[in-house]
Amino acid sequence: VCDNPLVAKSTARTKTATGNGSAGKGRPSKRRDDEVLEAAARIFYERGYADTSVQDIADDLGILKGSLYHYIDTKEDLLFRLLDGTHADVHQILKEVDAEEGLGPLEALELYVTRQLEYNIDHFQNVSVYYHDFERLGEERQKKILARRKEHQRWVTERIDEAQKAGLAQDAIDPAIAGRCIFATIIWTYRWFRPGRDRKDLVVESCTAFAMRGVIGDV
Amino acid sequence: VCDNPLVAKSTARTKTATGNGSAGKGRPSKRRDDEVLEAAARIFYERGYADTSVQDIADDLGILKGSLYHYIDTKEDLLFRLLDGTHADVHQILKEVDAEEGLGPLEALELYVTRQLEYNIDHFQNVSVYYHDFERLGEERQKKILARRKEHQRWVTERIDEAQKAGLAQDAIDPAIAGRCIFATIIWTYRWFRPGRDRKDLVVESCTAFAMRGVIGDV
Amino acid sequence: VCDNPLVAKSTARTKTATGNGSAGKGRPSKRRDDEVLEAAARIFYERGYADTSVQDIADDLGILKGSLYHYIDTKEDLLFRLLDGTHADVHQILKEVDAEEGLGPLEALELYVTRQLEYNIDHFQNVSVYYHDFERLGEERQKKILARRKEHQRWVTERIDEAQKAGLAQDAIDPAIAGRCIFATIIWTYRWFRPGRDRKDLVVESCTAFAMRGVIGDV
Amino acid sequence: VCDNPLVAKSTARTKTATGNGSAGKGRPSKRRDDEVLEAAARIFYERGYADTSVQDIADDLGILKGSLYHYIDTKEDLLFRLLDGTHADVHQILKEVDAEEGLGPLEALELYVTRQLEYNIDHFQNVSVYYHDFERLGEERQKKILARRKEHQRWVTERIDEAQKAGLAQDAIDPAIAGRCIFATIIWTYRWFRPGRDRKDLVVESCTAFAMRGVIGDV
DNA sequence: CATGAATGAGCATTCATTCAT
DNA sequence: CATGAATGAATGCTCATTCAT
Repeated sequence: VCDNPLVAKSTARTKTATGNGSAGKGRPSKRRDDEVLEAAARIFYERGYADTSVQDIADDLGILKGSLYHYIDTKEDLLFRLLDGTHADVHQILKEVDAEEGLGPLEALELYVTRQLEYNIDHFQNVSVYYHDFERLGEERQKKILARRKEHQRWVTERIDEAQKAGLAQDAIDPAIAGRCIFATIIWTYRWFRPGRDRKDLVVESCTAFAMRGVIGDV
Repeated sequence: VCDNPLVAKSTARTKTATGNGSAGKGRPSKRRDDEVLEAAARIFYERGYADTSVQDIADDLGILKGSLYHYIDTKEDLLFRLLDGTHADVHQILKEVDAEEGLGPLEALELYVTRQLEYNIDHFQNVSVYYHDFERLGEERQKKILARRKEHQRWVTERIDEAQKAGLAQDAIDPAIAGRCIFATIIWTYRWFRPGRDRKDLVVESCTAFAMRGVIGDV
Repeated sequence: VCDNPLVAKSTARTKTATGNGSAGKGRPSKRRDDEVLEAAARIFYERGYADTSVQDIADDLGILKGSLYHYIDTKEDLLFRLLDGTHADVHQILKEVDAEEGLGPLEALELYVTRQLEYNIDHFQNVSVYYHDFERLGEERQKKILARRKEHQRWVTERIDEAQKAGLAQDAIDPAIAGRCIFATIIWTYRWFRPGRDRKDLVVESCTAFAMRGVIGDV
Repeated sequence: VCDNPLVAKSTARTKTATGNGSAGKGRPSKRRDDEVLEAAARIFYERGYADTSVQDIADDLGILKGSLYHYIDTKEDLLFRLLDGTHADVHQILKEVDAEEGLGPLEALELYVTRQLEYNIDHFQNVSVYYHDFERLGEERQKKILARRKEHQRWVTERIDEAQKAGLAQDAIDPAIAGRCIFATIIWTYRWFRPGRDRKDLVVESCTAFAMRGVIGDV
């Protein structure tokens, strides 16, 4: 259904999401900084945020607990950078699909679903942390991310609504509920997809088809 | 589509599913014991298992932390009883649907989906804890539950397979993947359903339809 | 000059200065609670607040660091209870002197100075902590105490002013500055008085005389 | 009473009072070295020695923590240089007053008090650190300073004693105690004098008068 | 049954100090 | 001279769990 690699590049982020405000701490090289983030992602995925100690991460990096604080401000900070990065990626996909011209509502939706599935599967560890430990963030930071989450919900709902009004999709289902089901199909992959056992292209295609059928119905 | 109240009764569990291991502790009255479990469910849902202290639960019950240990052995024990109870309920649904006679594969599947959706929506707090904090259980206990989880996967996959072979469902999709998508649709409700905002019957019906369409396709 | 033991009793305080709000912590017996406060006072005096670890206090009490948290909420909390208690005592003296009837401004002032000197000498450890570590309190708590500190300044200044206007004291000195010098004379004792080496009654009498002469001058 | 600017010059010190112990460290330019000391004085005054981190001082200087160690050996070292410098100044005053010829005991005392008051007011930040954080020095260094402190006590006590024996001061008060009260009057200014609110010359004159009256009495 | 004092291990975080580059 | 990464020990605090009364 879809092969153009819009998403592939979007992995380049993590930017300066930190804010980097603190004086006299001379942010370390991006290289090492990313290694830290990577290690955290892996370990948070394996043990969960709450059950991961700063020690665990330091151990994994082969440095002392105290040394880790050269790269992070707090443990929560690390989580935020992770989730914020993941969210930025996911948001990027929405932007790119939305910018694509000449697509009908169903085509746009299908492209969106495909891309998100690909991303989720490629980064299921990050996605897992995203959905498991989002609540461990402080309120402020949760809101910051939640705001952007709603954009996705709105965008998908609108595409379904358009399609229904254009007679392209059966209209017995509430577009908002259909949207929720689509997200379910996309997101849930992080709980069951296992590289090696499951083939990515097959899963992406099958899940996209499942979701689209659920929306379109027998028009 | 479905009105028979098979599920309603199944809330009565929590029994002695635990095995009630501890020697000579003179289990307290079932009444109070259930109150403890209920409080734990609510607070685990709100704060997450790892971020909930035994103190929090004791506070909620209006007793002292030390006193709580009359009702529980360990904190993990509490979690297990909770998850085990939830799982027993869910399993009960599978049993009941499977026992229903005279149903074709798609009819059985639809009944199953509907029942599970109803249960999930009625007990979304328990379900939430189930999916968030399952990993906090010790390995032994995880396996105990996981085994039964696979039964569900198998049963659903088999129904889809049957339907495909009988020409009742389009067969372009791998039954196992379709099964995953169905579970996604069912389970994910715990992340978005909010009583008050969403109407249960509408959601159950819509999600069931979404899932079934995804399986059946345009045969 | 002054012998009535108004002050002696005022050591009974520490009341419920804590607020004692937290649920389910069942404040421990006043007995032990006071022992904790006493130990803290002694050690804060010896090492200073910042250089005293919670461990130090626990060691002194013969319990574990963690156990100490049965009696305190935070380390700062302990400091506050100490300072607040000391302040309450000192304030009590002002109240009592102020309530004394039939005293001229100089008599009242002299009584006040004497009482404060007695208190400072009897509790020079607490007073020392009060003046050394006051700034370690959070802003809120500092203000709470500072407000009452000004009352003393005002009261003393007013007595001097009255005396000057009545021709009982030379009026070349600004009452506010004279007040500061009186406080200096009173408070500084905590830095040099050592029981054993110095005799309390002699010191109280001498310092009172010194301060009063400084105010009255050669009228 | 006193106008000769004996003290004014004495601010130039900090010399190599330290002994400059460290081997082969090639002391940096006096300029920069003094800036470091100044910054430390200010920050120690604001936050207290214990609550000031080496980082804080480095930040203030606009260099990195590690770089600061080009100018200091240890944090305590910095404190010592500060206190030692202040103490050298104060000692200088004693020397100068003592060298003044043709002064009676009371005149000498009055000159001393005036000078000390002027110094304390001009350098109340240093004085504040001196009295707050002296105890943070190691034992050796404390003794080194304490020895010279006693010289002041002795000198003042002797002047009072002389005056009493010469009938210039009432002799009901123990000269040692009177001396303590004089120090109280001088030193305490660092706790209340605020430039802007208080006028230096007025304060110096008033406090000197207060102290002298306390000693002389109504002879 | 309930209390509340105590345990002991663990955790996030800070910080003075060192040193290779 | 300056950097910045790393050290290692300490600190305040939390918490599941136990147990004598």
